[in-house]
Parts: sequence; structure tokens; C-alpha cells
Amino acid sequence: MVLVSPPAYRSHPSPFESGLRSDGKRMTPQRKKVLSLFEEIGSGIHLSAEEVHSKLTISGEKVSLATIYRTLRLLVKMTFLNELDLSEGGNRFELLSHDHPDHHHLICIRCGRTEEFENNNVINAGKAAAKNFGFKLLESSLNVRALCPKCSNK
Amino acid sequence: MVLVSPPAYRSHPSPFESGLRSDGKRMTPQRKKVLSLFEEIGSGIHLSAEEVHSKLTISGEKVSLATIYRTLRLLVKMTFLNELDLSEGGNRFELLSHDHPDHHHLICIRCGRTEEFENNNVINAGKAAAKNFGFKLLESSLNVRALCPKCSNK
DNA sequence: AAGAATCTGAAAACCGTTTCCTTTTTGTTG
DNA sequence: CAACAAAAAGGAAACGGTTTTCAGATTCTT
Repeated sequence: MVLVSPPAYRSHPSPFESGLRSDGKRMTPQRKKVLSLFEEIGSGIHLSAEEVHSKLTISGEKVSLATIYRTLRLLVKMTFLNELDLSEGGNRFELLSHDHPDHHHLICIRCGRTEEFENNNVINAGKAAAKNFGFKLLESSLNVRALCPKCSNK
Repeated sequence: MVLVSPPAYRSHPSPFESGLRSDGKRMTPQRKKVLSLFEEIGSGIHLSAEEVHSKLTISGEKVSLATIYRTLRLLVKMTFLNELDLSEGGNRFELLSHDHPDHHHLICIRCGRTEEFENNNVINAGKAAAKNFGFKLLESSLNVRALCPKCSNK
């Protein structure tokens, strides 16, 4: 347990790492693993905290569930992840892709299949409503509850 | 405690009562009280289960929280109430007014103030997305998270 | 008025999430 | 590179909203 080489993330501070640093926070293997998981699976996939935990566990990485929750919240605050409220059993998280900032979700309420779409009219509707009531807009999300083709003919 | 007149709801079966009956369910004072509460305060007000409970308790009606949860679910299924997922601490319920079926919500994430609005573009966006993926649309809801005027200058 | 089915209330169980507390790790400073 | 303070991790307990269990009460039928 001696003579270990320094962790790779020391060499070229990633945006994640510098974001952490500038806030007095630290890079840890656990945080790295959670973010890497999302980066590997790509954007547009929505994982619950439990799913993150089991995926990491399966690939041999041990990160406690408590740490996963803490890290997910952190990554959301740092805008690396987006948190979704698709109701029915636990929130989900997805990699926030900065080229598709304002996308919405179509959810099959029976099997959970989820599709994304973008629509400027929706964004404008949110803006208009906020303006109308003098609110300062933060974020708007349209959730469309539906039945996917497979589930609708059962 | 003798010679009480029969409960009012026996005389002219309300839509609620007949809906219940046709499904082998029964009208009870508790169910009546929950629905009446929503009818008295009118549509556009969003109450959590806890709030329903405390409002009834304050006006001297004793209905257990368990029954309130059961009744709220029932009323949603019967489409007398609409269930909202405004996140942050518990779902809320509102009287479903059939003249404003598809309204959306603007929520102040700090104080919870909630305003409603309608927008056909949003409805169409949901329809378009569902059609696009071959889903059968059930319902779409746009939640706009924002800061109300009071909270945004603090 | 009696009986079967349904419903209620109270308490326990649930489940996703957060917090507490102790130990481990990180990053900085001599 | 050793030492130290600050921050983070792990595990377990606590939480808060919601659902379930179960025994006793109520509704509706006949």
C-alpha cells in the first residue's frame, strides 16, 4: 500500500474539478465515479439514485448510497446534471447537455419508457407566464404523461 | 341520539354518489366532507393531504389522515380532483374544473405561491410529441419554477 | 333487523432521501 | 514528505409523506 502514483485527476483539472476547487470542495474517487457513469451512458438517460448505486456496484465500484445522494445533489447544483420530477417512485437524474438545455419529457406511465423532445413554444409559454405574473423564471418543464405503443395495446 | 333524519346525500344522488354506487363503493360522511371542502374553497386552490386534514380538523370534522389519503386517491381516479406534482414536499390536489381542463402552474420555489395559466401552444406541444413517438396522450402539465416578486427581491 | 361487504381509524410498515456520527481521505503548509 | 485541519465517506438511524394492516364500525341490501 505504498508508492501509489498520484490520482490521474490531479494532472489536468477537469471542469468538474476546478468547479469543486473554486468552492473549497474536493475531488474524490466517488464523485469522479458518479459523474463518469453519467458521461459514459450519455445524455438522455435518466437514472434514479438507486440505479446509479446498483450500476456502480455491479461494475465493482463501492460507493455508499448516502454518498450517491450527496453527489447527485452536488452535481445538480453545479449544473452537470439535471434533476427530473417524473413522479412515480423517486427522482431521476440525467447528464445536462448544454446544447439541448430546455428539453421536455414524454413518459409512458405504464412501463416508464421516456422520450425527450424540444419545443420553443413551451419555453415561450413559460416565459410569458412568468412575465405576466411578475415572476422571475428559473426553469420550466413539460411532462407529458402517455402510453407508449407497446403499452397502449394491452 | 334517536330519530335522526336520514343523511342528505341519500335524497338526490349527486354525481359523486352515483359514481361511487356504480362501482360498488359507498357514500360516507368522510368522503362527502373531503369533496365538500374542495368545492367550498373553489378551483384553483391546491391543498396537500395534510392541509385537507388540518382544515377539516379546525372546522370540527374528524377524518383520519389515512382516510384522507384514500379519499384523495379515489377522487382523483373519479376525476373530481386533479393531482399536482409541484415537487418539494408532498403532492397537492385541486378541484378539477371541467371548463379549464388543461391549465399549467407557475410556482415560486421559495414561498410556494402558485399561479395558474392556460396556453394552447403547450397543449399542442404535448399532442405533437405524443404523436411523434406514437404515444397515446393522457395528460400534459407544464410546471414553471420561478421566484415571485416578493421572494425575488430578498 | 340481520348479514355481507365496505369503510374508518390507529398504528405499523414503507420507501426514497437526509442527517448524524465516527473514521478516512484530501489537499495544504512547513 | 510528515503533520494537520478541513472536508468527505460509510453505515446506521432518523425523517416525512404515503400506504398498508387489522380490528371494529358503518353502509346498504333484502
